[in-house]
Amino acid sequence: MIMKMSQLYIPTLKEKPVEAETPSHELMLRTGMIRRVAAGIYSFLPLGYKVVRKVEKIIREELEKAGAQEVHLPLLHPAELWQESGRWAEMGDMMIRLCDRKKREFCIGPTHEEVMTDLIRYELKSYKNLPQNFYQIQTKVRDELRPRFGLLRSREFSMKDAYSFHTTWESLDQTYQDMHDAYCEIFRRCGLNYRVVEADTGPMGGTDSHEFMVLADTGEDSVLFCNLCGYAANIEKAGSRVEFKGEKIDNPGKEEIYTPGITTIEQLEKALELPGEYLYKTLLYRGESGYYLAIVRGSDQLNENKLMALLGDPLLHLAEEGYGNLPAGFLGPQGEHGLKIVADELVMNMDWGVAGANREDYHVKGIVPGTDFTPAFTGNIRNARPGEKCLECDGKLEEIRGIEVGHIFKLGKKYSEAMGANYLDENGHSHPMIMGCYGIGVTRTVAAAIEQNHDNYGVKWPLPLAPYQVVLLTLGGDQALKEESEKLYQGLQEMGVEVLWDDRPERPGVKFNEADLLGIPLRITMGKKFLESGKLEVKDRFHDQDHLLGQEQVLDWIRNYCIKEGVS
RNA sequence: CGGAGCGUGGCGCAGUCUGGCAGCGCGCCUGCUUUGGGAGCAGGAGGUCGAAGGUUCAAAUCCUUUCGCUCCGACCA
Repeated sequence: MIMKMSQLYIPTLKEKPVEAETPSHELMLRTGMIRRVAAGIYSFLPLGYKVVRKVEKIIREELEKAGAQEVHLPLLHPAELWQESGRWAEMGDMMIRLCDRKKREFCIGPTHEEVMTDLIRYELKSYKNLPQNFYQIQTKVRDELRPRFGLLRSREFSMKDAYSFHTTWESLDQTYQDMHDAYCEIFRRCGLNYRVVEADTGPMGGTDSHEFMVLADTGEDSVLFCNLCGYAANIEKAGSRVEFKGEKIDNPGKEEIYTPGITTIEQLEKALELPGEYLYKTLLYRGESGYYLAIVRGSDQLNENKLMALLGDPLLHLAEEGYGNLPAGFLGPQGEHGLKIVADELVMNMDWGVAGANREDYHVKGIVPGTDFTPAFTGNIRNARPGEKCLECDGKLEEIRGIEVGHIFKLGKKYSEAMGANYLDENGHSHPMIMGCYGIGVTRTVAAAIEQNHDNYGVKWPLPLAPYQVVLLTLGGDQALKEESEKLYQGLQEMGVEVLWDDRPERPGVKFNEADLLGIPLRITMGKKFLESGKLEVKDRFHDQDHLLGQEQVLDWIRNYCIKEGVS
């Protein structure tokens, strides 16, 4: 294998590309790992692809250990499969659709539940063949609303997805736990600082779900975790206990107030000098099952995922078109509007509050929950916030940022029922299979690793993911140096170490800076000082430590280092 | 989808208001010098100025259309 820099194509950039917003995006472009082809679509160059393969290798090893079998499903899916599961409509614009020459409709797979379920429903018919767990590493295409941050949110990306099929919930629980453990081992072996959190199942459907978050300040996800008991959940899912701390305000009685042009909670708080806890935030939603008025306290944020889960309606969205004569910006739960009301549980604890009067430019004071309106549904439909109390213990919730690199779900029978994936039990009776699904964003993991491990000079690869373990810098054109470098280069290769030899006739400054930028964990320098002293400088870029070693020690030292860092 | 902005050599940008030889820095090629933290000098290659149409003696620049890209928002009514 070529590992001489003079022959490799590693086009580094001195300047920061304008498009780069986050460290991983900037550094992947600058180190010549990736290049942008279109919005949210990237090519991998040799250096970048080496890292991708490292992640894939770790994933394959751990999943095979956990008993999963590798398959490869198609990129292009016929529309019928998605119509069968109902997701042809649910997916909306997220899915890229196209027609073949016969005008038959297809989509490019954003995920593979349908195709996987389709595959096994014809093949797996007996309880004797279950459970089974299949995985693949595949390119997914999702037409993101706004691709950004390079590989952290791209439209085309590599994902490992796995699907398991069971006869019992206990069997699913077992595989779910095995996958959970395999994921922990995968991210540990990648050298990443991660956390497992409870998660919302979102549009995938199902019951239990956990996300694997790589911790990084630039992460797009917020995690709430308890400082006492270790409870951790995505903010989309997290529950909390809330104690009312504000001043009690007496109910002023029912009274209409003139509030011209005041359509936001923020404006209303100012105009009335009332805290958000005394305001009703009333939102009009439309879904498959009709229109709803969703109510949360003015101080809270509605969580659409929780709302959809509560109503069992996955297609809910804000009804911007309005409803009847109800004036947007002045909605309230009270009165005869004929809409079903969904109230957050904290709303029901309010003594009274101000709501829109359901007529332009007016609000009403003194609206009492349970008296002036009766919700058809109540539940937790608000976002929990840091500082609130843990549901499990007396601890307080704190917020950290994370990047979602893995997600596991207990799907249940959603797809098997919709698509008729049934098996026959001991008595010859037919039942839908119980399913689980398990994803890891491969390319996102690469980006997340950089997001978590970098400094002002460049990337700092954890050894297991590093494209090369060692970079050897030969400074100057001295013949003896070249020969010694060649010997060391050969020696390292024979030992199985991936060594990048910077044998280019570049100036030392260029080599040092590029070595720092590329972030290879160990840097060996062979220059003037070596000729004078016979000692080699080994810099540990990851831990930022320098070592001066005798020529004969180097190979052993590196072997031990690799073992210590989990690479053999 | 709403708002804002940007498309000029591989990358970063100036030039556009006020029409008149297409420029600068980095990178790239050649030569000489230099060689322990992104070198110096000299010479050179590389552009249908996003695309189409129009105005004009003359368009990167003005007008029209269109495509692409980036940022903010798109659930707090």
